[in-house]
Amino acid sequence: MSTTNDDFPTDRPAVVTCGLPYANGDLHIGHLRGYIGADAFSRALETLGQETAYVSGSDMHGTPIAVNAEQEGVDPEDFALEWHEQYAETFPKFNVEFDNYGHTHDETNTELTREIVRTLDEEGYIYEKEIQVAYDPDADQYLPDRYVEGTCPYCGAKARGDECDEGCQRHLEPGEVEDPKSTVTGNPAEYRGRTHKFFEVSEFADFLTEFLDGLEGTSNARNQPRQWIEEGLQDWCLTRDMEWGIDYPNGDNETTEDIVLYVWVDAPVEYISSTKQYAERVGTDEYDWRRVWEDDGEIVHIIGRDIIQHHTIFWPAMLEGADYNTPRAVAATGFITINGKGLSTSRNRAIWANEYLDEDFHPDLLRYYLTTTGGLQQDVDFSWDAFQEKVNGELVGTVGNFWYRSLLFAYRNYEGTPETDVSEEVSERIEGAIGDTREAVNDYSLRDIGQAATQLAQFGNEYIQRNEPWKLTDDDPERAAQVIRDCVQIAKAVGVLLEPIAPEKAQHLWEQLGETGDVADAHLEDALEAPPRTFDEPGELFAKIEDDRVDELNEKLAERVAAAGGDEDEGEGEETETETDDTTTDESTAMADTDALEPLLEDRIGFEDFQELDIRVGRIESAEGIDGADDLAKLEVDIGFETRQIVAGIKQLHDLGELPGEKCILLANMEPAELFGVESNGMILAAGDEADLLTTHDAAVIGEKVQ
RNA sequence: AGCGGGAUGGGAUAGCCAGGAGAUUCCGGCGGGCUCAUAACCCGCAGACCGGUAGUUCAAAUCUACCUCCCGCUACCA
Repeated sequence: MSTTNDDFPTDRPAVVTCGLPYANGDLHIGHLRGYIGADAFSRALETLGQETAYVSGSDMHGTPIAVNAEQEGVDPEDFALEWHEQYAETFPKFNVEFDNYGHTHDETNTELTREIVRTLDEEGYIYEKEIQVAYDPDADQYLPDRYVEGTCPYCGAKARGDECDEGCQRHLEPGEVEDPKSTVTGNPAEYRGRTHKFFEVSEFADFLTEFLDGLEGTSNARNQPRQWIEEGLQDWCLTRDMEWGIDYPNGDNETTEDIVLYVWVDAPVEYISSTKQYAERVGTDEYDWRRVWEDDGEIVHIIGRDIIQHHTIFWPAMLEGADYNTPRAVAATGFITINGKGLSTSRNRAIWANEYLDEDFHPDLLRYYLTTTGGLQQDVDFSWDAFQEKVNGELVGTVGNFWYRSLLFAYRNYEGTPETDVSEEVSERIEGAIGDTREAVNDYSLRDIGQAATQLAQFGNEYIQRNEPWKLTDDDPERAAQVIRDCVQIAKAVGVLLEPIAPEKAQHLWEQLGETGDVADAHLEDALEAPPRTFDEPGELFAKIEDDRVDELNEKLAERVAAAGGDEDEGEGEETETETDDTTTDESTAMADTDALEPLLEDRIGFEDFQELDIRVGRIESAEGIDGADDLAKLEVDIGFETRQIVAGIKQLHDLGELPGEKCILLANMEPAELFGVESNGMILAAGDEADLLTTHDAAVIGEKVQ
């Protein structure tokens, strides 16, 4: 370990994986970024001449699937399989071609997972411990992971049973979450003692530190786990009280019936299982999966940044403990935003995989966009406008145009590739691009892989323009042939170099050049090999995206988000800055010492600004506390036109039973918000920390405007 | 308030890990050229004291410390 790795290509077999798709819902552009990225990277490795397998599989276990299946009243296996099949059908449509795509519930993975756990057990890395497990007395069942919600013991945020997903992002061990509540019945859960299996991750701290020192990929995948190690590693509970999953192996062939392995135990093992399935299909002479996983192969994981911990702590520790090879690289991608805002499936602010396909855009366009916009670990914004700009500018204008003009010129004047050698200037330039590509792969930079190709095409445009062969065909036919010969070579080179990113388009070019076979099988050197002497009339490979098309797409998206109750207003929220200048004070009624009061704002607002506030008189119809919140109460408030549900932070400050019937003053055009899962549609006005409710003293009518 | 990511010409981005030439590329603006090509392509011009302050150094966009601001997820909503 920790010695410097040889550059790709090496003489060892490599495996590239993407994070396992969780068989629980539709795929969107955020998922696609990972699968396409890993696909492109594995293709690029092959172009370098590296022997590579690209494998993955659906992640079938875990509580979310169990919970969702239960809600739909179907078997978890059927539920997950249905998604699994849908995924398997979707990937090829994006030219994501796995050498093997399995799933975690299949025989191979079940066996291999048990075997690895058995080994860890034999090696003494697993021990038993009784822990407190949340239990729902009403439903008479234990509540692993997401069957339970509560409070994070570290940061106090609301957390799921397995992870502080909204707060500090920490992985939570069973029994850690405080104030547990059952997600099955909503009732408070109680903790009961149960015996579970633990993996001694803490024993691997030194190993992991060294492992991280030698780990390639993105920096976030190295730095984040270092902090966790410094803070002290906790042992990892491997088992759960539930039925859906892989039974814990006991002894030789026995399994323990009432506990299963935690989903994150068997999920990464699928990387190995899937590789194994691939090797068994093509023959282990063809691809030596044991060498990869048990000896010295190159393992590259491309994942989302939300699962760094699993891939840089638990997984390498498992591999090391069971005497397997550990990853060479973990590359963690950033997230995708849509029009500058966070992708949100619940708000339907997302570009869905099927939606993209229904719009009939070529998959390679999206591949190009997702891999070359921003660095791998950067968050990348998607908008149809940017998509159009990128496609029209770079793919149509630069690459497509160069391909077409070169081949067309060559076809018309020479019926193919002119018979002469490539000039030195051009072959050197192509070699430069080859070098850039090699470097980009070794930097795990997909963007640079794409850029090497695009920039070569740009050079091609420049070259043909500078030499003006259309002027030379009559005056200096030899020179003209030379220039076109060069251009055809550049075109071919661009195809070879762009194949990882845009495989299908590159293949079309390949065929236009009269090449046989697949461009996917071409290696870097082939960029310098002459294309066939003759080829047919070429066609345009990329089409422009028109403006009205983009308008249409933007509208569709906006409508959809609005329909899902989104917030496309935001307008001009003129946040008045709370100047802490002590603009002196108030002469108000009460006895408060002014130091304790919030200073008056200096900025004045106009009457128009005030008019934007729709303040109304309302009457509280009902009030009840919100479970789990100290202060929040859910109110139903009659405002004349309608009754609004409003969340207010007054639970402890008022006797909720006395509120119904009370008049109150509220801001009616407050942007809706969600608190503790409860929608709040307006804001009750109250004074100070004691939430002294504002009201009217005379006969104001419900719904009347305050001005 | 917590966690994460940022701040580079009008917009978007690279360079930062391994400090040193005129700070990259794309879009947009302005001017010119070409006509083989999808009103494409090529050339030129304008435009950035690389968020701020202090430090390390012969040398800082790049390293260190502090600060400010932005974005995402989250948010006990007055």
